[in-house]
Amino acid sequence: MPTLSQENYLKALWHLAADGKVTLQRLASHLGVSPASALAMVRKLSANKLVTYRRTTGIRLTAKGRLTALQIVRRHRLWEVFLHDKLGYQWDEVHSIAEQLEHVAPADLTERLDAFLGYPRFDPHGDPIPQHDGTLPGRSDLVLSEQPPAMYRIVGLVQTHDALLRQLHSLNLTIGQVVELRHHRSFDDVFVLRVGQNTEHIGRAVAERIIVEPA
Amino acid sequence: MPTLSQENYLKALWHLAADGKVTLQRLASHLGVSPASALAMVRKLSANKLVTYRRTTGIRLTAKGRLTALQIVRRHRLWEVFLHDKLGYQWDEVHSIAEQLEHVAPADLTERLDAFLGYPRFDPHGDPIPQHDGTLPGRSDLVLSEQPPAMYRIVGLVQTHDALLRQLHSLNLTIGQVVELRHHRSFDDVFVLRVGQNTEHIGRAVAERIIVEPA
DNA sequence: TTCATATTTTAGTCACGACTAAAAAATAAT
DNA sequence: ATTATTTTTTAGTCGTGACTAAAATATGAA
Repeated sequence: MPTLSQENYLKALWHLAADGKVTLQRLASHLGVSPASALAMVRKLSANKLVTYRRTTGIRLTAKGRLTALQIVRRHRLWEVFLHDKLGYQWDEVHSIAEQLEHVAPADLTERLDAFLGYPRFDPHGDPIPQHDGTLPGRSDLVLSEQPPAMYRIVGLVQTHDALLRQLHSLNLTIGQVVELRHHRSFDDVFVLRVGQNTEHIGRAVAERIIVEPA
Repeated sequence: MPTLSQENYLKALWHLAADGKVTLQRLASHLGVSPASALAMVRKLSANKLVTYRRTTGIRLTAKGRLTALQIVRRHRLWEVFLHDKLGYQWDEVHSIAEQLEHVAPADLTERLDAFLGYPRFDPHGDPIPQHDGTLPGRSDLVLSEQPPAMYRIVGLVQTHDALLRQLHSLNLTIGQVVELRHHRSFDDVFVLRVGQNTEHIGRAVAERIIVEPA
């Protein structure tokens, strides 16, 4: 388990890796820290197999390091959603508070929070929330209500509130579930789903909140 | 602003003060720390005017220290309510997680959380949640549904969920509001309230969640 | 009171994560 | 190619909050 400081470094490294080689300088100035301090920490992270560092390649996250970083970003963005959606903060106020909360990480807290928030896929800034498995939702993901009849896997539930979430749960419409989509013969805002043995009918408002990929 | 460690000491001191003189030994063993470490920290707290320490009296919180400690306990217990009521943790699981969250304290986060949770007065263990002004709710507080007709001030809303909270808010039934209670002439689980110019009717289930004091 | 025990206090260390200043190495410019 | 500049690295410090071991002070029992 990385320390609090190590987590901040990993998160910074993940962000910086998006545009190019990560030098000590970049890392240090991003964190407002001296290059000497950055080097010391990079060595610790390296000893923990979270990063590799060679002068030529710069600092690179290992698979393990990237996974860890993604979980921190995930927690950060989920807390941002909480602060915005539940506590009514403005989108520009949530970042600094989430920065504190993101380091709280007992066992299943993140997953419970995710469920409580209705499996949001984007934070209040519109940035994608890394999923449990380390994948990032793309803006190109498919909304169930817009798909032709076929087999789909549910990969996300958007802006779901408690009541709807319970409803979906009772219909077995949960993340990971594979469903067969058909359209209703008469009503174009009723969607017919085969879920395992059962056939369920849901409305457009609900179908718009279910994100799928072809299965 | 006390450091994270200082906050833990203050909280421990507040808890320990409940039963008698607080010696270095008690403090140290409560925190799992050596007496020498405890002394060092007590000196820092003393320099910050948060505690006084004389061999004879033991360690005592100053008014400032007590206020600070109460705010930490407040945050702790509010987070416990969140974890229990919103994330579905069992009452015995919340303590250790809240221990992490209690140190996150930007400006109005605590107050927003309090409002979001419906101004709970007791945590999942049944312990009172210190109020913003540092007072502790007593178990002797009055439940509106059990009171005779008279004027009352609303001092708490118990175990309120979102929907109910919105309802109460729309009726102006918020903390601090003064209302005149009357009983319905025919139905004994309907309560009639004069709130300012308006007369409102609420059911027993709602009235049971409104805590009052005579006004 | 005097000795034994418990508590408090000092003194010196350690790990962590930061710092500065200067040395070493790599890169760029003339 | 040699110099100048930037980047990396070393070396030594500092503050925080912990530690141990031993000294000083209280407290309790005979």
